[in-house]
Amino acid sequence: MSTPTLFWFRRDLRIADQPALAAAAAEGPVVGVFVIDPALWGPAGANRRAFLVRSLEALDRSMHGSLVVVDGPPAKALAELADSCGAGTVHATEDFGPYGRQRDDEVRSVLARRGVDLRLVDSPYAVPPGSITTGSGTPYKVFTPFFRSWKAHGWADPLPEIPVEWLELDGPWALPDQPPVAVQLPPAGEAGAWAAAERFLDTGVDGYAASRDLPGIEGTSRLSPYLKWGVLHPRQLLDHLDDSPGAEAFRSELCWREFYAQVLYDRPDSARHAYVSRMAAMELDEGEEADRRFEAWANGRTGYPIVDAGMRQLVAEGWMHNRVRMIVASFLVKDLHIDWTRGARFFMDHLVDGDLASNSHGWQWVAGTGTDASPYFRIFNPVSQSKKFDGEGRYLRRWIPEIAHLPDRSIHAPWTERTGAPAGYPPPVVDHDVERRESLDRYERIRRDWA
DNA sequence: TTTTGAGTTGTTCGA
DNA sequence: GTCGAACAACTCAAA
Repeated sequence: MSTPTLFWFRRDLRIADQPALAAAAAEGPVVGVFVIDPALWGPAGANRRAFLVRSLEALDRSMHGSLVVVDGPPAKALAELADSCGAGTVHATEDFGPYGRQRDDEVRSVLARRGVDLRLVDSPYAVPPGSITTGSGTPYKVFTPFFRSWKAHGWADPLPEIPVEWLELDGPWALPDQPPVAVQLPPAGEAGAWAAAERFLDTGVDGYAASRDLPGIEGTSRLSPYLKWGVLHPRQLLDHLDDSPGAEAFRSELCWREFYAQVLYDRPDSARHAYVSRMAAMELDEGEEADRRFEAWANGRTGYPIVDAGMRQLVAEGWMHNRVRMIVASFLVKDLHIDWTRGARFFMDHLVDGDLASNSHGWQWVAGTGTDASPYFRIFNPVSQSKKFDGEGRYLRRWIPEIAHLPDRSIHAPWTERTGAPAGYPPPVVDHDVERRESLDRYERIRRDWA
C-alpha cells in the first residue's frame, strides 16, 4: 500500500476546483485534516466560528466522514499526525495573510526536520498576490490600473472533477461544538454555496450594477462567507461571468478582494496600522465620552437611522450590506472621531464573512488612511446617503421598528418630525454638521504639520 | 527623467 | 429640484 499524503484544509473548504488537493491526490491516498489553531479560533468571533464548524461538517460529509480534525498549534499537530500515519508530504493551498505566512514558515521547518515536505499550491485568489506589478515592478496602489492589469493577466479555468481516495484514520475526530449564536447562518457547504451562486448568477447579475447599492433589496451576491472560507473559489464565479455591465461590476468586486489581499501581502503591517503612516498622527477621541459614543454606535442607538439599521443588521445577521458598511464606518471615524481599528475589530467580531484584508482596507479607505489618493473631504452624510440609497425607508423600517411609522419625509432624520421624535428612539448622539467640520479641521492640522 | 492624466462608492454651494 | 463646480492639491502609473 502506498504511503498517504496529508491534505491540510485552511481557507479552501471545498472539493471542487482544488488544485492543491489534486496535487495531493496524484500522489496516492489522502488524509484530509483541519487544524483548530488557537491563534485563529479565538479571535474569529462566535458567528464566524459557527459558520466554520458547519462548513467543516459539510466538508466531512463530502469526504464520506473521513475529515480529521485536530487541535493545537499547527506545526505540532501536523508533525504528530504525519508521524502517526506515515505521511511524507503535506499539501495545502498557499495562504498570503500575515499570520498564515509566518505559520507556514514554521510548519515547513518543523516538518522538514522529520523529513516531511510542505507543498503549497494555488491560492484563494484568481490571481495570487504578488504576481501583478506595475511597469516599474512595484505593487499597485490604485485600484483601477490594478483591475485592468488583473483582467489582462487572466486566471485558470476551474479544474474538472478529480477522483480522491480518502483515507480514514482511527478517530475519534470531534469537531468543536458549534458556538451558540443568535444569527441565522447561510446554508453551509458547497451545495449551499452553489445554490446561492446559481441564484445570483441566474437572476442577480443583470441588475447588479445598480441594485448592489440599495440595502432595502436583495441586490448583492451574498457570496462573501463562501469566498472567505474558500467554499467557493473566485475563478469558479469568474468562469460564469460575461461582458454585461452587471457581470463587469461583480468582476470588479471580486477584484477588490484580490487588490486588498495584494496590498496586505505587500504591507503586512497594514492590517492594524495606517497604510499611510503620517495619518497615524490623526487626533482621536478617547475616554469615557468616546466609549459612551462607541457603545451607542455598536448598539445601533446613535439616533441616525441608517447607521443604527446597519449596526443592528450586523449584530442580528453577522452580515451588513456593503453600502451601509461604508456609512457606519464613516460615522464612527468622522462623526465620532474614534480610531478605525476599533470599528474594524468590532466588525471582525461579528461578520460571518470577516476577511482581514478586505475589512482592514475597507476601513482604511473610509478613514482616509489607506491606498486611496484624495479622500480628504469625502465624509458621508448619513441623512443624504439614507435618502439616496434607501429613499422609501425599506431598510430602515426593517431594522428600526421604533420609527417604522414615520413618513418617508422624516424617517431618515426622525428629529425633524414635527410631532416630535418617536418614543424609545434616541436623539442624535452628535450633530453631523458640527462633527464634519471638526474632522476637516483635524485633517487640516495633519496636512499643515506634514507640509 | 519628466510629464501627463487620472483617481470606487461624496458633499455642499450657488446658479 | 437639478446641475456643475469647488473642495485642495497629492500620489500613482504609464508614456
